[in-house]
Amino acid sequence: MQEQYHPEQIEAEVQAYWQKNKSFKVEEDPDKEKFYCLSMFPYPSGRLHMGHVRNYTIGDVISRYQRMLGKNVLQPMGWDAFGLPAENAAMKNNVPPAKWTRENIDYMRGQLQRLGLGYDWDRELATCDPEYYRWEQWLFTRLFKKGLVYKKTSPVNWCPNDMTVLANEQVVDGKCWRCDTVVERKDIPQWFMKITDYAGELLADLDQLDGWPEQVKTMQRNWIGRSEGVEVVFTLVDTYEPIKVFTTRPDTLMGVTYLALAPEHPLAQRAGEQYPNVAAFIKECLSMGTAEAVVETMEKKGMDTGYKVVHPITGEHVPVFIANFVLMGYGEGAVMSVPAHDQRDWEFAQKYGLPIRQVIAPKDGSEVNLRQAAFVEKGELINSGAFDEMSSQQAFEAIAEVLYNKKRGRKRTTWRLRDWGVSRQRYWGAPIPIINCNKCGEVPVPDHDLPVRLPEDVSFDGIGSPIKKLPAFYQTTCPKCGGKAERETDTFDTFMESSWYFARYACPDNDKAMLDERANYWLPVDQYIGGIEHAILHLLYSRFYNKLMRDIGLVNSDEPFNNLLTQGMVLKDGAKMSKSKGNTVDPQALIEQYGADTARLFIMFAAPPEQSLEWSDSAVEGAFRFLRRIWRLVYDHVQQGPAMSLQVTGLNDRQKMIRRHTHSTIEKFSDDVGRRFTFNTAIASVMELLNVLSKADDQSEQGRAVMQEALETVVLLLSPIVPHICHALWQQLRPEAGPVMGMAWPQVDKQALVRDSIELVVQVNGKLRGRVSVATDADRNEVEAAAMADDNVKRFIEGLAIAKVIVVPGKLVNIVVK
RNA sequence: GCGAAAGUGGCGGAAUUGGUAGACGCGCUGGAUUUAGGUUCCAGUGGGUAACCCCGUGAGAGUUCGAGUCUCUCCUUUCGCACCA
Repeated sequence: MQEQYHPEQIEAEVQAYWQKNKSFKVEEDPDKEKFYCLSMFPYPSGRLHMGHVRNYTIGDVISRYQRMLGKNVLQPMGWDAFGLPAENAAMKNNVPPAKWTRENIDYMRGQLQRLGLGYDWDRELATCDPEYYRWEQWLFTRLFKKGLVYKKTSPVNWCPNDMTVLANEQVVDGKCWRCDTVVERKDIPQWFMKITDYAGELLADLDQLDGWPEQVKTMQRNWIGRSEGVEVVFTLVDTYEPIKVFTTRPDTLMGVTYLALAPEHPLAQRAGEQYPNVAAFIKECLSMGTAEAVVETMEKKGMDTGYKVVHPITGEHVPVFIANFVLMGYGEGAVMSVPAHDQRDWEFAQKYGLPIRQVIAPKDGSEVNLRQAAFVEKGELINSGAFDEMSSQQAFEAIAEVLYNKKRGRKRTTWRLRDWGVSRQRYWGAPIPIINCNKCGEVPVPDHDLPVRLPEDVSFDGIGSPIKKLPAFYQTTCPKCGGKAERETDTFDTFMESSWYFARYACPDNDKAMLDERANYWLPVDQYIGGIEHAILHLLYSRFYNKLMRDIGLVNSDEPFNNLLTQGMVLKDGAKMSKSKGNTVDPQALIEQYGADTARLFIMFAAPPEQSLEWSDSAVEGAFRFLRRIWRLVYDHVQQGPAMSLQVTGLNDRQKMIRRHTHSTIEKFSDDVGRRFTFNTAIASVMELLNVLSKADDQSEQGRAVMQEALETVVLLLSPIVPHICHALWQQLRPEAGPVMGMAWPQVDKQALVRDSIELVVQVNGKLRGRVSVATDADRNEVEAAAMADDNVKRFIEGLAIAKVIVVPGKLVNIVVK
């Protein structure tokens, strides 16, 4: 054994060993309990960043731990390979997106291997491979036939100068990121998936996801946003044309003083045709991106259309405004406004001098000051004619009933969730497998013509998608009538690929079907790990896709991910590491300097996985120092020759103490890694054990046997986290036993944990005043007596009446005095 | 704007079920070894105080024998908001 720890040498040898033996290749084995551990696959941006290192180390630690528990562990890896950055890189470097992407994949694969991550590389997939995306095209044509996809117009960010569609990311302060032109909202026809058909199930099934963080489930619930309300029909004065609105507060209907329309609403458009100032206002409203965060934070503006509508109950005429914050995609694109009881309506009314009419009063009879703010809580109705004195709840029902009887409304459940727009006007994505025929309309590409391959050898000038200018791609014949027809040239949203990759890993080699029986062996994923930023979109779309695949008979499970671990960001100087901020730390440099084990250890020790992690160069140094200490301790031990076998009955107190530490560390470490995922505290417990072992200095036969057991334990426990050094150390400690990754997880010897006495804390009135040692089996009276007998405690209770004594077994005694 | 979280020494963090605040690591201080520097080892390290003790978990209130942990109000920061992935 070498005296010094040389990570670069050890890591190269161990990784070569894993590769040669295909140590992480797995197959279905019905006799073994399976464990599918999945980390979110990366976008191949060029190089790994620290967020990847963190994500994949967590996944690898869990996988290796589960393998040592005897499970049949699948841990795959692949590439989320379509997306916008490849197009940007193509323009910048004049290289086709396909070439750029594949070169990145090759480089990053090497980086992952250098980190010692135990993937079954035989299952690797890249979403830009036609053999992958053909199945998503296939599924789309099935859903087309089932009526779960449809086309409608929907707004995009449009740069009128570049004549191109922009992603939200490419809109900066309402302007195009390249040419600074003010961005417009423009309606174009796009494909949608009917995720709203599954809204109810997506909501209800969250309740069965016990292994998901509560916070993520809450965010999804709010995103889906089921709400019970009433659809109310107002009618235009004179023409009686219906204008529908949806409200969750029908109890405030009698307080409506105006209606607000989205700028795209047909009635708004009509007003625009009549009045130039309205037209100008609509144009102003549309000079803005589509991002909701922008729409909701900008200054609220409105414009009177001149139209009036009839209130469905009072018959009163109320004005109709256009408002820049009302979204056409929501509900009916029109809302009824009750300034007295909705804060946004209140502010709008203040600004435009609209009446504020109170119709709800607090139940406790207190006064409401509507000059300061709206009263938004529920209460009791006033100024509401026949509904006066009803509670908000009673009025909800009563008003809904009156509206229903007058055919002016009905109760309705609405969802905040909108259908999923999957069309992108971009090149680097999976082609949408639809053919447009003048005679037959939209025709799905037949199975035998799949995949619709994306031409990869294209020149990319950045002005629109190359395939939109490539007749060889879009000119085709109609599968139905055989006449001339054109292919859809839009591509899929990249969320389409990332919504089912977890299933394809089970059978990536199947060229006859999307999935096969192997998917049902491995699914659902037992542990999914990825960034918290994916808490809503990616995870919701994947849940949706799983249900689509289930309903088409491809998988059995209702949900794709049984347990979810959402990992926090990696920060430096308090900010997210990013190129634009210039605060990145390159994992490659870290690995080259200290080795993969140090990188892994640091990142697992620095913070619990769900929290954000602050980068620290000196803490990396500390992690490296710790590994060197272990190496040194094992070296010193091994140099003395083989240890004798352990005789647990004849140990002295000091040897017993060390064994107790060893086994309590096994207990804590297993719980921290297996249940809590607090790898930082698990590592800390081994550091504590190592501190004890460093001071041991017992060269007796049994002393060395106790040390042998302790060092074996340290190596076994740490092996999922720092697998290379542990592989090497295990060879030294137990040369005959075979590689450490094949060992069983260490077991706690409960006998080793037993102790004769324990220390209790004594408080007087909740303040720490002393510590006493009592027998482990001491009863309450003995504990109380020992506490009272403590000298310092006596000082604080002397001459005072003891009101009561609280004894928390094994922990503390609190003496309450007056 | 809406939704979800987080706030503890000089720093990263620990305290798992309401029960010893600061485990473990970094940094710092002193010492030993070696010495060119580093490495390694030992001791100390929340603030105040000579000590006994007192104070202390973003701010303020509350519940409790006991609150970092529970409740309320407020402040700050982070994530998401449907075309970044």
